[in-house]
Amino acid sequence: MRLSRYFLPILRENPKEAEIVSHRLMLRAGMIRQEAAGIYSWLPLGLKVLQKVAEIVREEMNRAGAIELLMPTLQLADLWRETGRYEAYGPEMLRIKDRHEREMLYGPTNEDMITAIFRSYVRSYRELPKILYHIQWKFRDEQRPRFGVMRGREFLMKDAYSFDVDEAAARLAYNRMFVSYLRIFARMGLRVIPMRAETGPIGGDQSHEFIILAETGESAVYCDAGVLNLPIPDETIDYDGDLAPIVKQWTSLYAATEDVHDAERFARETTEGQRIETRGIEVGQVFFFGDKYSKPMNANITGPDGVERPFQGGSYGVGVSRLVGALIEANHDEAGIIWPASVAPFKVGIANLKVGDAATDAACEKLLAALEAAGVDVLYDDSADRPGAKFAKLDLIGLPYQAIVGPKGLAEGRIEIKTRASGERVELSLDEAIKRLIAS
RNA sequence: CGGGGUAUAGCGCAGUCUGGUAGCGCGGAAGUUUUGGGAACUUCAGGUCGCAGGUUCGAAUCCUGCUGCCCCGACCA
Repeated sequence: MRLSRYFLPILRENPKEAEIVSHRLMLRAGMIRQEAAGIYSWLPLGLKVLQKVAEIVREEMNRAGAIELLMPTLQLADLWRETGRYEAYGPEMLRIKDRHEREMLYGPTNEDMITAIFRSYVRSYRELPKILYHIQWKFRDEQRPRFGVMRGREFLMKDAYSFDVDEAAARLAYNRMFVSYLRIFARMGLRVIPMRAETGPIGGDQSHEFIILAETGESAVYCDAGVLNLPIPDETIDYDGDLAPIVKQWTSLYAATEDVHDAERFARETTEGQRIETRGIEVGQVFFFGDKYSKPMNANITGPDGVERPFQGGSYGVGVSRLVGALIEANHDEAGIIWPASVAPFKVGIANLKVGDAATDAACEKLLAALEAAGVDVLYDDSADRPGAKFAKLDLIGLPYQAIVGPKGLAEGRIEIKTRASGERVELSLDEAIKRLIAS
């Protein structure tokens, strides 16, 4: 992609409304634009990252055996009255009426709807287990949105729902999602810790929050340093196998958010020097909630014993849009963003230091064509900006590799490859550089 | 939802106290010279001063009401 044809509105100065670093960098890098408090347009660069994050979530959900569908953003109030949640949810729920004065709402979550879908088709335990999920925009009318996309009112979320005949089977679904979450965040280069958590207004009796440790996090968290070094299951993990040992390994060390933190237990179960007290950003949550929705909504299935009973359910969320902000909180420096390769909007940025110089232009064109032909996502800065401005721009948007092409280097037959994360620079011939950028 | 701010050009701000032709920096356009870490000079364009009332010969400025946005707290994926 040529920058001259792209849409990348970079801001040189810090917008005053942005307090935390991810919000500031997303605005400056032209990723998002605020339309109202907690509501954003996703500009091309931001959208690419959002889609990459969503795709990783989707791949890992599918790998774990979950099935994707798509439910609407708008829901009928009557559906929520069946579970009593229309009244219970409070002003966080955005309520609207259609032209027929029917009461509707912009969904803050989808337990009620998925339960309605499930009960209208599934009658027998033979069709279980099932895990259904979708990736859809939600709306919660937060009293005070802040931190950019980390706590917006409109947000993109992956929510999965499990359906099982009994509690033992439901625990298996819980474990599947738990393990798949370990992989999702690891693939984004994030060290995420599952912590015991409160269940909140969605309810339930078992829950873990998946937390990124960050000084700028929203809540205080406490954990044993040992959880930082636990192994992540690789892609050969068998989701039909016994996952309980993995879950047990990850949940036996102390890790809790402030809501459920117990200072005495923390002191007792951890040793001096192994205690971490910091702040965290929640990026995912898993719940087991049993028949909380199936019972009031009469979502019954017939078991092997011929007896009808409500299914046992769980729900499993990942804050997809929030993750984009969280990724920046975890990966940046003074100059800007440092994208992990798996979610970077482009893998390579080419800086043409002297647009109009025949040799420099030709080298850049060759590099661009070779990389694009190899399927490498590449952004070519062909603007007339001065070199310093191009360097600053590339550092800001944080692409993993920068290919710096100027007349001085080309005179010696070399271009420079800079690795954004380490700052390391190597000088290579054009052909070597092409090979290196494709291979890395 | 309590407390505190703020609203003037695309962005960041001054001007408001003490009413009298709307300013600065960055950014944008044109040109010249530049060209390896956010260039210099010249010229130009760009604003119903958040909205609605009021006071006044005259309001960005004073008064009243409303709204948006931000920060702290409570709340929350």
